[in-house]
Amino acid sequence: MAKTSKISQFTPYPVEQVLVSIGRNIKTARLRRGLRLQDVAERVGISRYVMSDIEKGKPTTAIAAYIGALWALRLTDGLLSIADPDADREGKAYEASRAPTTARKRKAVIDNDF
Amino acid sequence: MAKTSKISQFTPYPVEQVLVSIGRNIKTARLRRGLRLQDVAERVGISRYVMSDIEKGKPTTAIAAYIGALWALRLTDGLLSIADPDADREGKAYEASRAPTTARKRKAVIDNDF
DNA sequence: GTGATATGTTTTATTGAATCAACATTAAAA
DNA sequence: TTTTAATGTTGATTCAATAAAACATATCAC
Repeated sequence: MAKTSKISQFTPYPVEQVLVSIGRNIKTARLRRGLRLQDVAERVGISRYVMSDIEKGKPTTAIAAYIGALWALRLTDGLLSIADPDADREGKAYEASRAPTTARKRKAVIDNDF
Repeated sequence: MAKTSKISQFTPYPVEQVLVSIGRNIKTARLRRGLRLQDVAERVGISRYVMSDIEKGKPTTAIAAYIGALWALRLTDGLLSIADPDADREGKAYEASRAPTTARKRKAVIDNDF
């Protein structure tokens, strides 16, 4: 990154939890398959150091490295359902009849518990 | 990032697909909630530009920004089950009786369709 | 226990990711 | 249609993420 985004300095705890969980699971999957850090790293197109960062849940690592690691281990099932609009009950509740492509004004209408 | 990792230049198509899907879903969720890019960005601790990148599925953006966006929209359900070892049938199949913490040698035993 | 290999750590150099400002464009609201 | 706020775009700046080498440590295979 650079120009220091806040999130890289203070990762919210729930976010950190998710990252650590993903990293731990990736490591488990790698070891089960008897693969070295370098084996997976080469497949993904990153260095073994970044692969190690991923398994620790480093917040500032590029998302493509994470997804790539999951892809290399054939663990991408379920990724396409992340934030699936069909399953977003809260979002559906807010939704008006139309679906605007910009959020103008409606901000004032809905928001502010946020 | 920098020092140009391969994955940032040639994102495998399945990985790209996942990222675009996640980004699209995040945008849908944001608009449904009537929030501006800046509203979510502030909550996450990033700029509106990075938030826009996320909605486009930019591969090199920090994963914490993505997870943070999901968190800000209360869409983190299911994230903890990513790469869940209990659901990793392929991994279980490879698994020996013990669970080593390093991948020494076993590489030669298992691998090479990889 | 011994030897060999995987992984961790440190350091250095590099470059592109993130920010911000300013302006252009787009699209929703009235 | 008009207004005006949301989003897109561009360019400059900054500094952290990456790669790579070398060495230390951990841990598996035997």
